Amino acid sequence: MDAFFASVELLRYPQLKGLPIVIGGGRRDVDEMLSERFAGRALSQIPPEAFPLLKDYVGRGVITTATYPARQFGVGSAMGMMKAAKLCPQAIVLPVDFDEVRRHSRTFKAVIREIAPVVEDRGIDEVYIDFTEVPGGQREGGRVLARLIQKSIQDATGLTCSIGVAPNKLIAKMASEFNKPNGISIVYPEDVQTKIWPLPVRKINGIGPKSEAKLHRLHLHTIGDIAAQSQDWLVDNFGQAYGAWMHDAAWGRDDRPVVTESEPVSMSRETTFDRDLHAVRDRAELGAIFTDLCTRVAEDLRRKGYVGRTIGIKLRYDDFRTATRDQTLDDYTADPAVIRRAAGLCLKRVDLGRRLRLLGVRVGKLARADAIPQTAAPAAAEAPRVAEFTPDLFQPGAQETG
DNA sequence: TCTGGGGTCCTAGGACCC
DNA sequence: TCTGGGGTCCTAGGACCC
Repeated sequence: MDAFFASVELLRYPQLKGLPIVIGGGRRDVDEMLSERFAGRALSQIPPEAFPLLKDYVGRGVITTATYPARQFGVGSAMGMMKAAKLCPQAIVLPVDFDEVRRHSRTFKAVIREIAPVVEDRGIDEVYIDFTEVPGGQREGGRVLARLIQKSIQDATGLTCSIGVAPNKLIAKMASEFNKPNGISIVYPEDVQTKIWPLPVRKINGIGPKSEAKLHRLHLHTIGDIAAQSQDWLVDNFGQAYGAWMHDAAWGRDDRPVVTESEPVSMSRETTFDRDLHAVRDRAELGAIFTDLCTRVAEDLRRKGYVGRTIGIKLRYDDFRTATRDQTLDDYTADPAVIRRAAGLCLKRVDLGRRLRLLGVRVGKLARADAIPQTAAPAAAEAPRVAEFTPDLFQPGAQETG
């Protein structure tokens, strides 16, 4: 989907079309603020000047999505808001409306599945589609089917998407970016040398900032540069698995199937604080946040029907270093009190002397709740008893080691 | 005024077992 | 002057993706 989160906002505020907008960070309710100020007026009638601007933003958020006009200023996904504000102070900032985004996500995926049932979920705004068995899926190299999908999504949601059609997922993903927004691009196997090799290495899905930097140190800048190396040389420099994969990727080889079903591996909740907190000085505040994270991850598990056996914590220090600790229990659980207790023990194994900027709680080794025989069956209707938790951690001595 | 939140997968060492 | 060879599970960290 093209600039998905921002495009969803433009459905509600069409008067902002063509303006630089960034989505992210926000904690305040813009709709509420605006409808108070403009009581009785439709949201689409509120003048653009009334919207909050990036230059007035305060906080630690990053940009989730920027509209194409905002991208002209060098603003993009994952950039800190404060940095973006320097590049484009006049951009409008809107918080993410997750409910609305999820609703449109479900809609566009359902539209696709009606047309081509073999679909792999790749997050909220992206899918892989297998055209192989779809009647007419090969016409004009897939362009006819791609156009049908595009139009059907547009009719159902008012949103545009970009589609890449290729012999495999790796190339299709790259192709999908050739004609953004609202584009279709077909890449045939014989196009790899002309269309793929000139691209920077970072365009390969699986080569991130670290590998890019290492490739640059080795004087490799384009995908063609990688393809020109022997597999042995790549294995020597990047390891057996990654080096061999990189060689295949550079030659456009990828035999991964489109996977239509998958089970979650873990569920987690984490939060970055408005200001860095200290385990001792801010212990009550941290304790409350910690309990809340445990409660929310437990709610997520129950709502989705899962239990887990590995309980873990994550924290990020003021210097941005990250530490994780986890512990595997004998029994599966989705009980907030059990999670809180195990996570509390994990917390005692980590250095709490430094200021923290983030705290997270994770439950892994998941299984479907209905597939696990419940030994000490907790009543199905039992509500999380939050009151029973005491913020007993984050106190002096909690950071003892050894 | 740096740098979100939710995930997956991989690696590597140690424990433990046969 | 020797000290196996696999396999699985657990844990911590890191790369990467949307």
